[in-house]
Amino acid sequence: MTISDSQDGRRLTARGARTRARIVAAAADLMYVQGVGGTTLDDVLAASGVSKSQLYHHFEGKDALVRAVVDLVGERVLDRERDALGRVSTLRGLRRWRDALVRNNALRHGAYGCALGALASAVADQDDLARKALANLFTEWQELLTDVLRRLRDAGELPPDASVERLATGLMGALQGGYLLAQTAHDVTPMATSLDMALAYLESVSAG
Amino acid sequence: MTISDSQDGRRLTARGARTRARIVAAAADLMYVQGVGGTTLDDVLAASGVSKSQLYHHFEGKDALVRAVVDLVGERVLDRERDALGRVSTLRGLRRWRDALVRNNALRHGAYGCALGALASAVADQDDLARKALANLFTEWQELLTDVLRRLRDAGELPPDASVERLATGLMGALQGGYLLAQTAHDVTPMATSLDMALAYLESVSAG
DNA sequence: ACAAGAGTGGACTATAGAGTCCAGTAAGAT
DNA sequence: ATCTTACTGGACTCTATAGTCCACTCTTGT
Repeated sequence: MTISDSQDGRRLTARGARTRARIVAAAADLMYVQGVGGTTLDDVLAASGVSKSQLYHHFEGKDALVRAVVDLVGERVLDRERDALGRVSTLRGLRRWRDALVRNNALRHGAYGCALGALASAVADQDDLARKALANLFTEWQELLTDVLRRLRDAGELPPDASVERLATGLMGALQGGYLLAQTAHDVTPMATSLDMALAYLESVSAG
Repeated sequence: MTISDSQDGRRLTARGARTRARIVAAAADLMYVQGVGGTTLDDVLAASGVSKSQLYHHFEGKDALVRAVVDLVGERVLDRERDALGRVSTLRGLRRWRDALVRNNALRHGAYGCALGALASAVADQDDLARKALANLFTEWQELLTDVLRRLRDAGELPPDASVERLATGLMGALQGGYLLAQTAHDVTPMATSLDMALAYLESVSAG
């Protein structure tokens, strides 16, 4: 049985797929800590224990690798968020979601920020393909929030005329802005405060 | 407190100061569009019409130049914001501030994001000195917002027990997150929506 | 006026890092 | 069984870019 490569028409063996995955995973981890520009291909090779020809066998160049990293990180984040948000249908559940994100970010004192947000800021204006992929990932993430808010609305925790899409955008904005401020301050507080204000607004809408 | 080398004991003639300023201004403009990593020293030399020895006469290296860029961009943004926020004392004034930022960002369809936020994301985890400078700049910016909110509170547009510092953090978070989402989507809408939600919260606090 | 040091020009070096090549091995198709 | 192609290893090239050097010219203080 052959696994077809999603990129081009080439075949992809199980071994090849494993190598490719190791490369992307190593690149993603390095780029989260060192940044995209601060991570060299040699860094990636050393971390993944793979040779140069293997990297160039699987990717056209650094840009293609970065795009694969965007895909992987997007998948990781969305998996995590689907898990965290998939069954949330109360304001209390949303507050627990906030707590988990804040607690997790506090482990690093805010450093490195949001895996997706950092990538977005690094590549948005340099690689249009990657930018579009990231825009889609943000949209998907936001839709998870929209779904939660819709459930809140259906349960009467939000008024029937609440614009769940706009509220989800506001929530995502507060989250991303909070990540950035925390990353700059090396202190998770502004992220917590920023999210709290967004959640407080939901409460005020719910009460009104 | 500045992180530039303008006060390292060496004298600085008027001519030298002009050259130095030209270098930093060119670097700031290039880095806003191409990113920090995507801008080479040769780019900066070409854009400023200056020779390599001049650059190295005024800066120890690229890191020092980036720190000077942080200072300059910070000054520009804070000057603009002092001007925009200095006399605002009503919610309506704050909404006009929002309109101006959104209108300005719409000119580029969100591209490049916030000059300060983009620098922060690029530099925060690579250069601790620059990170601290950026953290201070964000704090100053936020204080301008705190002052506005304090005036709103004094005028009765916010309740006496409103936590103006926390509200300012939320406002700044919404702004920065909005910038990032707009930059990724190449569409100013999420920035407008994000800010609108923060302002709507202020209104709800004011009404409550 | 003139010494000292700030400022300038641009050729030069060093090297990190992207990207190439080719010889060889594993693995799926028939 | 063997043919084809995916896959691997690592030495190699090439170039972009950071950083050096030195000879020269302004500016300023005394």
